[in-house]
Amino acid sequence: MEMLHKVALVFAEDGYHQTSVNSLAARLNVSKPVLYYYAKNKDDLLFQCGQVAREELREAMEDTATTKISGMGKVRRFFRKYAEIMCGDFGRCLVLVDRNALSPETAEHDRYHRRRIEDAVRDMIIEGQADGSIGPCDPLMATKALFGAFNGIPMWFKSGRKLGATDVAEAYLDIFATGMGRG
Amino acid sequence: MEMLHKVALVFAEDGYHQTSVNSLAARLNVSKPVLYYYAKNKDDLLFQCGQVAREELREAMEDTATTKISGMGKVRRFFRKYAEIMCGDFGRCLVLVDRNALSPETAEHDRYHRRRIEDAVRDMIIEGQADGSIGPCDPLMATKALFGAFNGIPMWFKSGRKLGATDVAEAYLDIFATGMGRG
DNA sequence: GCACATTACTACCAATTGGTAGAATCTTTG
DNA sequence: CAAAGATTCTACCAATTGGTAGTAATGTGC
Repeated sequence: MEMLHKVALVFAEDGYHQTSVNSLAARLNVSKPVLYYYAKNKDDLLFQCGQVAREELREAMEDTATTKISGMGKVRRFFRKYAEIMCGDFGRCLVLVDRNALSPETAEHDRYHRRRIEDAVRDMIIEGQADGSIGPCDPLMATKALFGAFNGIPMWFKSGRKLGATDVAEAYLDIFATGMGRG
Repeated sequence: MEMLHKVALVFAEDGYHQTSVNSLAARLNVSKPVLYYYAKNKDDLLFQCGQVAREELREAMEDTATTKISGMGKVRRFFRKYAEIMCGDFGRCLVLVDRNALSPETAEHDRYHRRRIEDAVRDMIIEGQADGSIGPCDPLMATKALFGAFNGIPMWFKSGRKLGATDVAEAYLDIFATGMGRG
């Protein structure tokens, strides 16, 4: 396992603030300056972990956008991947880690990508309403609700159980698609 | 505004870790030992803020449980209150603040109450399935999805806009109730 | 006005934190 | 092999952190 992956694992497990650079170095069996050789500061370490996840997300987003399926199909396809990514070590860094922990610049970068991906999903919903696969609902609210629900998964989900991240995603999507009202 | 309320405000705004006891005292215009007069340590300060929110939640839960309405009605009623509480200063401390920040004992206390309230909601859903107000769906998954979505609200919601917390809750609940699939 | 508890302050501390200087390796390339 | 770059080490530091000792002010009941 590469170093950054281990870093992500520790951050996701113990939390960014609970992990001192000293203890982090110790758990990776390297000395502290090694970390500062690859990252300019502690912030940057977290940022780089997030960056991997952001890249994965961008890929999932583009893959979804270029697939010729209904709006609803896109939403389903995207969030299935989203759940998998966010339950990974790098993805967890993006969710579980305190958002005000970032420096102003990296926080801006973070907001930008979050915005971009949220907009993409909102567009999928609007597209779905146009092609008839999605009924009338506020696209913004639906987007926020979806991300909220899916971002919550890493909080309780532990991999290695009978239920995989994809199973959870599927269950969530069924609820979002057909609702839980009397069917 | 009482002191604890101000503490909650600062924690919710800046984050627990970003707020040093020094700066906290400064923002409240008191000296540091004053804080340690009312709380045994920094942890306890956060815990007390959360405790206020937990009390509000308990109240909302009991009010909902004793009201004679359908299971779906209970879910709606509860989460409307939930959104309001979680968007308040004390509620934000419960959501926005890093969960691994707590000491082992307080973390246990936190988990216990979270569990209790989640179980209550799951029971509401099961009740709804029995009385016909809720259709077939995995009650656990529905519960997790609901809490995830609603816990996400304080992340982006800022009070004082045209949209109130209750409006958001209503929009979310509509989506959860009837789904966003082609209607 | 006096005893008493409550509430608040100034001044200080030990420990940890993120971060660095500078030397030592190990790897690659001529 | 020798020079150069990449990689890692030991040892150290300034600053901040959470937390405390001891004391002064403030209110309250008699």
